[in-house]
Amino acid sequence: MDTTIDDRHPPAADLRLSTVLAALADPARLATVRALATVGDSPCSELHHTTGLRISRSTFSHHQRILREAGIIRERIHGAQRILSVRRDDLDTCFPGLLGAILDTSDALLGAP
Amino acid sequence: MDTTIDDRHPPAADLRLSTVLAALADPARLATVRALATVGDSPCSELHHTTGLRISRSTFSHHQRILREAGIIRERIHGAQRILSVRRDDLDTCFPGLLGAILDTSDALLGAP
DNA sequence: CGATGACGTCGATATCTATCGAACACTACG
DNA sequence: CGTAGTGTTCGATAGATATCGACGTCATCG
Repeated sequence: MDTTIDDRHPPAADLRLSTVLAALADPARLATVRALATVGDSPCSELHHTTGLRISRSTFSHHQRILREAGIIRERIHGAQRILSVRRDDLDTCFPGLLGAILDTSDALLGAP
Repeated sequence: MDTTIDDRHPPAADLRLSTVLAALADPARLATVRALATVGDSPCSELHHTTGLRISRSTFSHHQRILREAGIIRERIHGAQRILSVRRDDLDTCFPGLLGAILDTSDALLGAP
């Protein structure tokens, strides 16, 4: 019963490096993507908790939108909740090695917590 | 007779991923770094011309500062001018594969011109 | 149906950032 | 010494962005 809303997800061909980097530049979003990448799939609220970020739900939703519009994460509707995942394949196709380099970086070198 | 001003350059140990990504997220700075990487070394004014960016010298100087403070470029004083170069070694040490992924991306996928 | 839980959107706000021109500092050269 | 070239810094400004709480929407569960 899962649904994907493609309207809100840019096709792989439309991904732009500047946009992706801008999305990943924010510490909260960087932490979110890294957490999501290690977990695999996760509903919003669970991910919000996993990251341990002390930001409101609306702010988290805002970051989530930035990441989605940049083409970094995908949203899948499952009942009342949305399952998030990293668009590894598309990212690796457009920017080979980029995601890997970002995920391989040690926590100590991330930035402001 | 070249001089390096270390005060203004963060040591490799202080580089942070968020900061580096934020610095590279701006299309003008991204183009600057890519141009500099292909050229090797270049004085400011020459690089400013190479990139073809239609921004003022003061704005270019601003971007240059952001890149330097992020640890991405190095400045070396040579007479009246400053020679810029990419800190490949330090970047590769801290964030293996990151710079390569960014330089390997095709021009069409960069972002706003 | 009514309540609850999960999210998104809106409007407001405070901060950051990109941009510019003018003014300044320094080197080189005559 | 004066002029030209190179680059930075300052002050101002317009636009972006991160943040929040309140409200609306949709699904689920009783």
